[in-house]
Amino acid sequence: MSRSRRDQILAAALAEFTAHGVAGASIEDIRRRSGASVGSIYHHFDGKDEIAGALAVEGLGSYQQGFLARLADARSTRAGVQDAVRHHIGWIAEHRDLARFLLLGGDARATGTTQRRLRELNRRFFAGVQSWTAPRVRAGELRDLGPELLTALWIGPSQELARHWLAGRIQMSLTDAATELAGAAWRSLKTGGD
Amino acid sequence: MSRSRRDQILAAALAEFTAHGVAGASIEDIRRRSGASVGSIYHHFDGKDEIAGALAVEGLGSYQQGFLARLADARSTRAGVQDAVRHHIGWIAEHRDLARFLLLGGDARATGTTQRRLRELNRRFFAGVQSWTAPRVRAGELRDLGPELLTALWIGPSQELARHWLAGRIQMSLTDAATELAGAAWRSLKTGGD
Amino acid sequence: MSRSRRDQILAAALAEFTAHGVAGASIEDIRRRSGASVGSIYHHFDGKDEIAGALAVEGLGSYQQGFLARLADARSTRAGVQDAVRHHIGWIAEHRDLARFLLLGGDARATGTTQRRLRELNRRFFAGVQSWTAPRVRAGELRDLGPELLTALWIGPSQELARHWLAGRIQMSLTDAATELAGAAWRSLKTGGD
Amino acid sequence: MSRSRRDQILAAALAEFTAHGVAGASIEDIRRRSGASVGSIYHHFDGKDEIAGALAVEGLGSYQQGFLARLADARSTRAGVQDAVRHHIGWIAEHRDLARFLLLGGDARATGTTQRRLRELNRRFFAGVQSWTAPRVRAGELRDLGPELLTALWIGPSQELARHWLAGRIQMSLTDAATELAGAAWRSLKTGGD
DNA sequence: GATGAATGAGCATTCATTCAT
DNA sequence: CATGAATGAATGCTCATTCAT
Repeated sequence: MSRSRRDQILAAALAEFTAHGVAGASIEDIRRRSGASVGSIYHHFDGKDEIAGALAVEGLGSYQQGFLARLADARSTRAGVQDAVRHHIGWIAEHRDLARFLLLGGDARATGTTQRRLRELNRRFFAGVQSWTAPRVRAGELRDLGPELLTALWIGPSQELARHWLAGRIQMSLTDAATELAGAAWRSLKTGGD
Repeated sequence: MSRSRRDQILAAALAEFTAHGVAGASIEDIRRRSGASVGSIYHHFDGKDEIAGALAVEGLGSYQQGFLARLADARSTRAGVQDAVRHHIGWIAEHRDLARFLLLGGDARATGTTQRRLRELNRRFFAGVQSWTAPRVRAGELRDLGPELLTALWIGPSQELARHWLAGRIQMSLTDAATELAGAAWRSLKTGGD
Repeated sequence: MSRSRRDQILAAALAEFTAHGVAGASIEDIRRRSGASVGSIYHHFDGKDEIAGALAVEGLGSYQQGFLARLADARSTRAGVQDAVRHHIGWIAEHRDLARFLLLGGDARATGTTQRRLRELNRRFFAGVQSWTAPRVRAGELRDLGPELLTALWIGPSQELARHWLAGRIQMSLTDAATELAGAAWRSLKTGGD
Repeated sequence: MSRSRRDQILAAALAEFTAHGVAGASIEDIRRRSGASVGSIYHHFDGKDEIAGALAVEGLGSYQQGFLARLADARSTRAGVQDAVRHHIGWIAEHRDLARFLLLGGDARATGTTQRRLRELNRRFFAGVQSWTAPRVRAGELRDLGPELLTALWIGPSQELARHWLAGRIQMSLTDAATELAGAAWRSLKTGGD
């Protein structure tokens, strides 16, 4: 089945951004890989930054949606914390190029509309996370760390490992590490311990 | 005291890379800020990528040297783990621009000689870390996680927090978080717990 | 009638190459003379060398085609040898700039695709010449010299004279010399004599 | 024995000019190959064109001197014509790089002092040749062709063959062809025949 | 929706040349 | 005589973007 021109362009752009970075990829590269004409690309998108923006928004949204879904479905606080970690790892393993694009600086230089949309996505996401963690902090199940530290301890190790993995510096299977990372996250966030 | 032309160029390049990214900074920008001529820049470096490479090698070396020094000076395993985290946070807070350059994609696209030199630095660094952790793993003080997971749990949360901080998405003081991050790192790496 | 952009660029390039040599002519010169934009030049050609290559291929092809046509039309061996010389002189006098470009080092530094195309042209040309001379050598009309010496004796004097003429070192009319050169060629190639 | 700096520079320049053409060779290339410093090169020569000029003058002088010497030593008109051809071929085979430099466009773009010196060399050379041929034309030994045609017939075939040989387009030994070329030259220049 | 020729500002890089040491 | 850091104009080339068809 032939995808729409728009999707062909997005796929080609993702591949080029992955290979050479957003700044290093030219419209000409995307044109060649997608099979579309220059004019057609500009018909569908306002320019290179808009393409990068569309990929970032789409990717981030997909990731965050899954993250919140895991929290909503979790039977316990512990399960929520651990399932979110497993989602993080799983999503990255499943969307390698998109993850590489997002994690390795793809969204860093967003501007204009894209930046606004990313901010809005993040705002809602953190609000959603907060509304799940806050009552559990009050209930004494999770440590009272503030949102920044909490997410750093929760996701930081997975993020760090994934970054090395995406950069090709690690041979081990990401999913093999998921259990350990999930366990560590719970140990860092739960109350008690020393 | 007037630094050497070479250092003036490096300093100017770092500032420009920080402000616009490596790809977004032009030689003309570096020339203007450094006060050197185009020809002089090319006399000292083979091109923009080489300048970026010199900064990456120099920065990474400085960071790693401090990290290993903290381990060497530590009176106990716990102190070593926690001091290393404090070094991580401290180095980033002290070398904001260099850290931003390194953490936000500066070294991701290294090629050729630069890549080789970075790999060599990393090889030696991880060997140094291993020679400190391995006996402590055997002594039952540190969990047996393998080098990748170990560093991810050790440094991941600090790295994640620092990244947000460097990107300006966090208001809190990094150093305020250091104690908490150091404690969390110890809790993740030490044996025992549930 | 307005020629195509491509032809305008080729004509301008030939004029500039003639005046300053390929290395001495800048794209800016070609741009100014052709009326095209830099981008347009690079849209039609891969670079300055490709333009030079296109001129060389086109020029050489035109020359060789005429040469072979004279041989094909010749009523006798003698007429063929002499008409070919007259074509040589005539073509150079008629396409001064193109001849200057080809004879004074234009094709010497061809690379890549251009070189391949020139080689192919030469291969076919010499095959064509051979298929005309070989039977006449066997019939005892032409001396048995081998292809290299044969063409050197046939065309060498005309080529040498033309080179001086194109370089402006000779005042005499080229065409006035044609009869003498044609006669000399026949005397050098025919069998008999001492 | 270590040659003088000046000679080292000339030798390096000739090699670079041969490989990349005068325009394509940079002072930096010559510096690297010669082992001299930029400053030293400019101490000995006024610039790249002066180096090329020195090579051209030196090479042309050497060639012409030998040519005239052969004429002076010749026992007969026939021997003079043929020995000159043998000298032409021999000199080229012996000074490949210098010949390549001179024949393949090296002297074409000479300017200023160099051009004046080359003109002077050529003036004296042609006067010398004339003073040898003129009486022999008057004596009815050589055809009355005028100086341009005479040299074209005399040297043209050798020049043409040499050019192909220097460009690597011919496998045969140049010196093997010398006898045939010498014979052909005599047949073209001598009186009599049809 | 699609095409590709055309545009021209902008950029990295080269290079001959100078000059203080 | 030799050195090599410094200069800056010149150049080839890229690239995002427009627009007529």
